[in-house]
Amino acid sequence: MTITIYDVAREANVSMATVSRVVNGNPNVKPATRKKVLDVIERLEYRPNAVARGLASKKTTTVGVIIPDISNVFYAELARGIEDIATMYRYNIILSNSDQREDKELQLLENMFGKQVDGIVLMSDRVTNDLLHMIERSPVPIVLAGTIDATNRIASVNIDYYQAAYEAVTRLIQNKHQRIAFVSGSLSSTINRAFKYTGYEKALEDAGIAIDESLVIESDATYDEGMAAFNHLQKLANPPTAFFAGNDELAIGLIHGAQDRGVVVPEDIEVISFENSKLARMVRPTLTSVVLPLYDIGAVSMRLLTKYMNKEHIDEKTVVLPHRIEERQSLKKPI
Amino acid sequence: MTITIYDVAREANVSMATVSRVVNGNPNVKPATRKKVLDVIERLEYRPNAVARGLASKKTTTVGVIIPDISNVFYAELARGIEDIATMYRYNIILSNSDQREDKELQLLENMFGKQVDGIVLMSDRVTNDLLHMIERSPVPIVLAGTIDATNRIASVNIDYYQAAYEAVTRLIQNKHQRIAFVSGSLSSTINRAFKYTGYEKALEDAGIAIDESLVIESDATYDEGMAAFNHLQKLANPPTAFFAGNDELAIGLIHGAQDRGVVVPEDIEVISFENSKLARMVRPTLTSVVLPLYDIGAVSMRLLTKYMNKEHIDEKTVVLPHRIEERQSLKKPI
DNA sequence: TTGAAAGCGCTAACAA
DNA sequence: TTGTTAGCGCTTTCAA
Repeated sequence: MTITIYDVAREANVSMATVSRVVNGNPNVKPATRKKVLDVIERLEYRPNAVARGLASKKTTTVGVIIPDISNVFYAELARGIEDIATMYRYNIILSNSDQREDKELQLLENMFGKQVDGIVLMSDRVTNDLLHMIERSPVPIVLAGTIDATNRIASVNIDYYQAAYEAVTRLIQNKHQRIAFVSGSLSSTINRAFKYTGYEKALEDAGIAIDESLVIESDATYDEGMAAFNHLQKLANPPTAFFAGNDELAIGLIHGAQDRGVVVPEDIEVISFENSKLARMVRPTLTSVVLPLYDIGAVSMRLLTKYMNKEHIDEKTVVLPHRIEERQSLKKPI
Repeated sequence: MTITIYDVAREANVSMATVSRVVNGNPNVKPATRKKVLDVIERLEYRPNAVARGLASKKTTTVGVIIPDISNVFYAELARGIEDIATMYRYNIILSNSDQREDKELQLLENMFGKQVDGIVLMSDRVTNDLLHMIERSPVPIVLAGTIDATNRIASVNIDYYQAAYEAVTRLIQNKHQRIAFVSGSLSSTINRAFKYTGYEKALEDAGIAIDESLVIESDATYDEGMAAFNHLQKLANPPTAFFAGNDELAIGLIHGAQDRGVVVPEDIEVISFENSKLARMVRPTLTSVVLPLYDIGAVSMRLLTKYMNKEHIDEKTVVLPHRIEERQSLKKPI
């Protein structure tokens, strides 16, 4: 039924080895022979079977991608970066959602090992010991994208979240704020807890501002929780005048929460976000935000993975991409 | 190096066939034997090689997903629906972006055939003849998700876009509007041209309102183009008082375009969208919108595909999901 | 430059 | 209930 390399060999009066050579671009084939084989391939509409090839060569030209949730713009942007570079290097991608659950991450890894992927890009809020252990025992290279491994043992691509948070909060302090809230996503996320929160604290400390734990809100990082956080903070005896939001949705929730109560941004309160998705321009006022280069993190992760898969020399297994702050309207110009 | 079914067989003193049986849950194995094998599998950390299995069984338990752009929330939501059901049926997904380019769609299909996927879910704005031809010659079942095949020959999952558009525009007419603009995405998209636009026209016609082509704007369906469309339409001698937007981004662009010019929604103009992504609630005013059940379209497509792959009986190869209008603030209550 | 042949790790008759 | 054996379609030595 299906055309195999044998059929082509027979029709072209050559051995299957020769057909294999022309299919794989091996130069050791006489041009005339090559042409003859190519003609038969076209006539028979022969299509190499990647599964058989994978079994024989032990390479599937497929990489696994484990992502918390592809329907989340944040990760979708990362995934696109990964996919583009994968395509460029002729890899296909097996994409699976983990929903941030460690048990699923573990099971997904196991599943991908079984599928004989050539490498894996993993995104996770928290690299647990079990996960770390499994990654270290992986039969194929694994790169962490936008994901922190506190032990620094696994290859990864990130920005300096700590420094970025520090700068964001400092920018708020520059505008003379003393009461600065941090409305964060889950603090069980390493990036949020160990970097953004720490950067926030350090910036306040360096400015001689006392930390007030009541100004730190942990949330699900959604729009609704942003609104709820604003309402909650507004009821404080001494409410904040500036907000450092963990992501764009939270920031927009904060702004709409304020607007619904007649509080004007940036006149009455100021907001800085941490993401800069395309949502940042789709609110009024537009969001000043730390620029998280998600696409690039994905792309660079995949590029790094190709180096591991090709056993190329790796300069740095932990790459830190640059970040910056995009000034828009939710923050007044520096005074 | 790697543990194979042979190693397990040897260690357990059984034949590889028996190991294969226990791995595949074949009931024809004596419990004692099964246990013995299972123990060895655990001790050796044996992991079945899916590639070898795929070659021998001609089933890879992976399905291909061709999507225009995973970083677009619209498609990401669809993809999530597909992935969830795929996981439920123990399939993995190979995800590729086509960027709506026919040449890439064709090439991606070819690539997936080569990878021996068991089935494919395809999303595309426009099913060209070449694409249709390739789908019909596919060695594996293909289901279209949120994608129209005008010939109705290919299995697909959609809503009734024509009817939905008709209802949306009728809703605008109900609020006494006579000058109704349609700000659409690309009209080379079958859904936009043959259904939404047609529904728009029919609604106007049924209400005795003359079609004014200057009120129909074709765009890239982005936020910026929504704003640009508003500005353009506002300059007309007789500008529209109501807008039917092709998607949420366009609707938000329209609203912000209006607000930037001091035009108030819904007092001065009214807007209805067609998507109802989570963005719909993240604007002020919130968007009244036709609800496009993207997740469900993805999920149902994948479910339908499993039926084809299992050669189950198919009731309807063309499924049409229900839709409705979610009333929010960008439209006044019916008069 | 080409061919022969031995796997790759597994499934699936078929036989026992 | 278990084992034997022939592939699945290809890559990759090794020889010629």
